[in-house]
Amino acid sequence: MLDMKYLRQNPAEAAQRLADRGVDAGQVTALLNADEARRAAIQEVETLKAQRNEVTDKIAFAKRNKEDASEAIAEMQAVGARIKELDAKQAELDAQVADIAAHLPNMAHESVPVGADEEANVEQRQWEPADYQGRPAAHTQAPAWLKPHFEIGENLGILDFERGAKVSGSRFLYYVGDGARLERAVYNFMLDQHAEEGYVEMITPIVVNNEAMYGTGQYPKFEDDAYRVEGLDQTYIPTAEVPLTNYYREEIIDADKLPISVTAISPSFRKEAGSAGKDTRGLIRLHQFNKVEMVKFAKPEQSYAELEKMTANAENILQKLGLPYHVIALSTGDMGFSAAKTYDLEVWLPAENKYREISSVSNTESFQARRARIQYRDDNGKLQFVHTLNGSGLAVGRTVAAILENYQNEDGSVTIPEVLRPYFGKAKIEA
RNA sequence: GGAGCUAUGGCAGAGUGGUAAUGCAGCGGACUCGAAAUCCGCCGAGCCGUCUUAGCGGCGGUGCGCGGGUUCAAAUCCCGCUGGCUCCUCCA
Repeated sequence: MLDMKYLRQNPAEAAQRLADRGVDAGQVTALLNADEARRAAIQEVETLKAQRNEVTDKIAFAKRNKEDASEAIAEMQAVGARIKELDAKQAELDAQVADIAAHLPNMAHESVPVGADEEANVEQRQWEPADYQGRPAAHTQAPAWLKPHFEIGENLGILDFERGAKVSGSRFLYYVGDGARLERAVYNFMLDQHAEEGYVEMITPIVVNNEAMYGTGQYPKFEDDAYRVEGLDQTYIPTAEVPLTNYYREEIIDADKLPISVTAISPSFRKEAGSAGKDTRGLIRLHQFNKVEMVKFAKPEQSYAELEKMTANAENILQKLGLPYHVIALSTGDMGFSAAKTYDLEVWLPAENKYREISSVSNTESFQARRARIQYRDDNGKLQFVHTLNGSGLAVGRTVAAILENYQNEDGSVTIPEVLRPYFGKAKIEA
């Protein structure tokens, strides 16, 4: 949710900043017009209400003195009826303003590259492990024996997509044996890392109510991609960002506790509406996948430093796993709905010979906090909206895919990265 | 699934139709070497609108879990819903 006062006072600037996010200027005009009509209606009805309050006081006074007040009462009956009409009209205008506003995305931070799509994204840095441990190096011509992760997984009997499709549908799978163990090793490693970095681990509900989905910005605009529970005011989460961020919904957080960092592993459910035909094989695009999520609540003056820290926390996982990656700053046109600034981490998948997104780290500033009403008291005791941040740390399935591809050997076996061995129990997966 | 109770500020808590008490906490002061205790004072309700501003503030509206209704007037009466607690039933 954007700050209505800012929009009113800086309509041209706001329209430009939203145009950078792909919003048609007509929407801003429509919002401001609706807002003006709403305020006019408020003034009209409030004048009448003030009059009613005044007369009502007189009636109360007259009754106490046993005087006759029937004339004033009759007059107020008519005023009351008129107030009821105007209240209804105002409620309609309120809903109109709220509806338009709820569909407007956040505005980008000034440091975000302006552009229409991913072409305008800007690479920040690349990282590769110094020691390849005999693995195929990133950016080099892949040897002929190199296989995509889903073939490796099927050959080793650790990923079963066919039975996933049989039992659930396309884009579902079973992890079997060492595959299941590897998935579990990866997210346990991630959670332990984040715990060391000061994140408080949580196990959250994975079904949330619609108010929560609205709070983080998934609703009302992106309902089509969500798994709703039939007949109930509930949805299977598309990311643990939703329950983690909504933890403090409608609360005032003690300022001394900020910044607060939390993390959780959870399954994430996405219908992937509009992705038909894309990434149909493997672990890249599923209807259900595990993800370790990081969320922070910060004061406005802290939030961009925390964004850099959170990005470093996600990078740390990839570095410890020895997976090549790069960091890109998303352009205004490529960022998600709620974000003011986003860094994507993309991991190197040698079989595809390209980088694929494995983490997205965003500062939403006060956009989500305004929707979810998460506040703190500043030094003057005034209520302020916190800034909320979220980032994957990391998508677990995609990490498993990256490990299988980057650590595969010519004989079809896969070496387990050193840091995972305490969790996995052995050094290699073999047929 | 059934029954009863319940929801008021950061917290506790009064208020059964006519201006939402009070206490704790918080802030300032006195006392003290300092602190605690005590005493005095202040502040303390979110949201919307508007004026003045640009440090604040004034005025109006609304606001007592949420949504409706009755009434000149609702925290208070009526209806519906949600959350919490207790009991019954069931259950990993």
